[in-house]
Amino acid sequence: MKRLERAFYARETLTVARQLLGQRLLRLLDGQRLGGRIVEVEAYIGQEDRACHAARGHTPRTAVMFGPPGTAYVYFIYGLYHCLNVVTEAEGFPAAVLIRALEPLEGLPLMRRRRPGRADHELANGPGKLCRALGIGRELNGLDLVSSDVLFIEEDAPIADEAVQTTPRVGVRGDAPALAAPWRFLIADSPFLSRR
DNA sequence: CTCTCGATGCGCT
DNA sequence: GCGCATCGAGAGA
Repeated sequence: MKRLERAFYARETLTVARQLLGQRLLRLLDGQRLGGRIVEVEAYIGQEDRACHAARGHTPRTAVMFGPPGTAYVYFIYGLYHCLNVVTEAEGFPAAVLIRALEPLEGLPLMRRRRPGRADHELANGPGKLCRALGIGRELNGLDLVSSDVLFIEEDAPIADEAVQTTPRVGVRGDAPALAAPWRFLIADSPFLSRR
């Protein structure tokens, strides 16, 4: 399948988030292809968005969000988990899309081994879980998804507007317009979402 | 099924 | 020190 190119990521973050639904995230691990269909994402957009890590400016941690579109932004959270984002918009504007859930399609046996005791629909139905299932850690932070053979996104069947639902972002609250905005995108009838 | 709560590292105040 | 873009175990219904 064809890989998503830089121009795909170099657009408005809400457009990229919406269009990422249905695309196939892939990780090459131990010579195997692991991954699946993206079924849930969230947009984090610029310094005005107080939930965006880059809201407080350019720091060592947020540097990659200011970098070129198509870059992986991986961060460590709660002392235990990693979350994977894709950097969007023009270089210099800090924004990204968080990948929140996958429908596992490739490399199921290895993913099951990495997530013992979990049913298939729980292998990657959360941002921390999918990183665990695919073996994504901070060593992949700053990786270029457009040129990497280790982590990349391939084009798959587009999702119709009728199947897409939006909600406020998980774990984000507040009265500011950006905080209340429906910037979580999901495939409504998917059994692989992080929450119903 | 739902809810509550603790684990745990690190970036920033 | 504090607070996380989280998860899973355990309790109750």
